[in-house]
Formats: sequence, C-alpha cells, structure tokens
Amino acid sequence: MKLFWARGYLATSLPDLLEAMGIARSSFYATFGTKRELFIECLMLFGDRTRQQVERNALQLPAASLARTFFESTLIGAPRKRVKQGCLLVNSVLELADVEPELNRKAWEKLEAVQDVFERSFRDALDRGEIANTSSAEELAQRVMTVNLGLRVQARQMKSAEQMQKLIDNSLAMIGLAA
Amino acid sequence: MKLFWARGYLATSLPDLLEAMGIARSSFYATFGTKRELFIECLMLFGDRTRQQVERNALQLPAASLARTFFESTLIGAPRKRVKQGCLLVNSVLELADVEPELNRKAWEKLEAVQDVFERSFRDALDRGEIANTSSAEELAQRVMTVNLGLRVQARQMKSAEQMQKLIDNSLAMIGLAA
DNA sequence: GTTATTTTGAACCGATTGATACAATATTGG
DNA sequence: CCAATATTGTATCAATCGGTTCAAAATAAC
Repeated sequence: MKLFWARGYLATSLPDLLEAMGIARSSFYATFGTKRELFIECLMLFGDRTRQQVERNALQLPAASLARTFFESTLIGAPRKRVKQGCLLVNSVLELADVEPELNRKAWEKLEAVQDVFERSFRDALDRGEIANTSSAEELAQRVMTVNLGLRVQARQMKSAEQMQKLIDNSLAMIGLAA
Repeated sequence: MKLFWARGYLATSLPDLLEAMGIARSSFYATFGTKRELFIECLMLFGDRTRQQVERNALQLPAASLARTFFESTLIGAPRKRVKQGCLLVNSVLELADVEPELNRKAWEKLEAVQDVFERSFRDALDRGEIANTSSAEELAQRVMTVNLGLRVQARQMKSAEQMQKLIDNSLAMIGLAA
C-alpha cells in the first residue's frame, strides 16, 4: 500500500512489490491474486481507515474543529515523507480516471464516504445550533472536500511544515468555520 | 497533448501517440525526439496557454471576478469531455511526484505561474481599494489555487454541468470575493 | 521424526514498452 | 524534370510488463 501510495498504481511494478514485501513471485499470486486485486484491497484499507479516523474524531470533537483536526493530524503531525505522498485515494482518482474506470470509481466512492461523515457531523451540529446556519451541511462538507483535495495536491510539493500550516490556516479561514 | 491530458504520461504509449498524430514511428522521433521531450513541450504549451488566458482576463475584468471567469470558462463553458480531463498540470503533478521529479517540477512551476498572475491582480486591486483588505493578495491567490486544485480533481468525476455550477458557486462563496 | 503445508526460486510465457537503423517511397522546391 | 527533402514502413533491439507453472526446499503440524 505504501508503494502504491507513493508511486501510483501504474508506476509500481510487480518486482517493486515483491521486494518491498520480501516474498517470492509465486507466493504473491497465491496470496493476493493479481496486482490489480491487491491494489483494490489497498484502496479499501486506506479508505476505511481514513473514514474511521474522521468518525472517531467526530465522536469527541465539535464539528467546527473537525476539519482542522483532520488536516493537521495528517498534514502536520504525520512524518514528512508520508505527507509528501498525499492521499492514496486522491492520487488514484486522478491517475486512473480515464485508464481504469472501475478503480477510479472505487477510490472516488471512498472519498465520498469521508465527505459523508463530515456532512452528517455538520448536520447534527446545525440541528443543535452549534454552528451558525449560514450554509447547509451539504455545502460545508463540500467545502471541506474541495479544500481537502486541494491541500493533498499541494502536500506533494510542500517544503516545510510551516508552509503547510499557513496553507491550512488560510484554508480553514476560508471555509468559514470558527474554532 | 490531448492524449497526455486524458490518460496521463505513463498510460499514454507511443503507438497511441502515433495513431493520434497520424504519423509513422520514425517521423515521430525525427520531429519530437523522445516521448519525454514531447511531454515537456505539452506541459509548457498547456501552462503558457492557461497563464495567458488568465492574464488576458485580468486586463479587462475586475480582480474580484477573475476566479469565477476562470472556473466557469474552463469548467462550464468547455465541452464536457474536456472538463472531465481536468487540468494537465494538476494531473501530471500528482502522477509524477515520486516517479519523475523533473517533470513534476516543471508542471508545478507552471501552476505557480498561474497563481502568481492571480496574486498580482489581487495586489493591484487591493492597492486601488477595489477589494476589501481582509486578506492579503498572497492569501487570496493561495485560496484560489487550493480551490482550483480541488475543483480540477472533482471535475474528473462530474456528471452534470449543474452539479459543477453548484460546486463553483459554493467554492467562490467560500473564497470570499464578492462579485 | 514424519507427514502436510507453505514458500521458494527459476524458468518461461506472450505482450508491450520506448527507441534505433535504414532502405524505399512520397512530396516538395528550384 | 530533376534533385533535395520529408516521410514512410519494416525490421530490430534490449528491457520490462503482468502472469503462470512446477519441482525443490523450507517450515509447520501432529
């Protein structure tokens, strides 16, 4: 998964995977099936983990600070090498849009699942009056999604954590959620 | 360029290019050099065209409506097939980040050049008082960049122009530039 | 310790990759 | 019309791609 994450689906060769896993070619096919099947498993794993992370945060944090926590934990708190890999789902969605429609669809669905978590959280917060209802939950979640995608692309080019922090602060101010 | 744009650098094979161009293999190498060199030319062409487009708009439009014009002309006004290709620079930046650092760098520089046009335009507008100075020109341009990247990723998944229009409206409201 | 079960390594497959060489054929310019 | 220039088609190259097969070796289970 780390290899696919860093290099993309097409640029990751079978020998690359074998070396990283430390297993023989025949073991690979006996265990994981094709490269394509393994990649799908990686997409699922990555997507589910990300969604669960946001869901956990949503349980113990106000909705207004959900985005900041998500961005900072993955773009500042994480090791720089991982930050520069961006997001496997975002990378895959762009790389495979025209070449592998099915893989693209699966990656996109996982991204939408994360967006849905945000939307539900915003909806609850709006109902409870914790958030000023100048925008709908759907609109807020859509903003978080757009900003998230934009940040993940820029993360692959980022030089310093300070630069990234400024970008996050500016983006959060733009979304318009106080806290 | 259209092929690279739609499928990406790695997924576009030489036979693909030859068929699209309608020329023989030997003519290709005699005229364009390697696939890699041709791709660089495409990045330059695409980047320069995009920058020039924004520069032209900046001459005759208020800075506050620059982003809307840019987004709508490329994401609503363009043929749907082209919209679904996203942006060659954004696609390339993500695809090649870890695999082809030099190509990645070139694509990123072109993106930054576009961001610079926005920043200069915002700076002029701020000096003239045409824009409320709640944010700096750098911050505003950074917001446009982040939103642009986010929109280009989503454009590859968009089903209808209506959906895209809502996304753009929501994004522009988020950036906070009236008009 | 002996039988199952994994895992390995290596050979092999057809297909495709980007790139080169070169003689034959078209096309163009004077 | 003829010479110069492009352009072609084809053959070829080494390398790599994802994937399969299978006997040998290593590990695990009883």
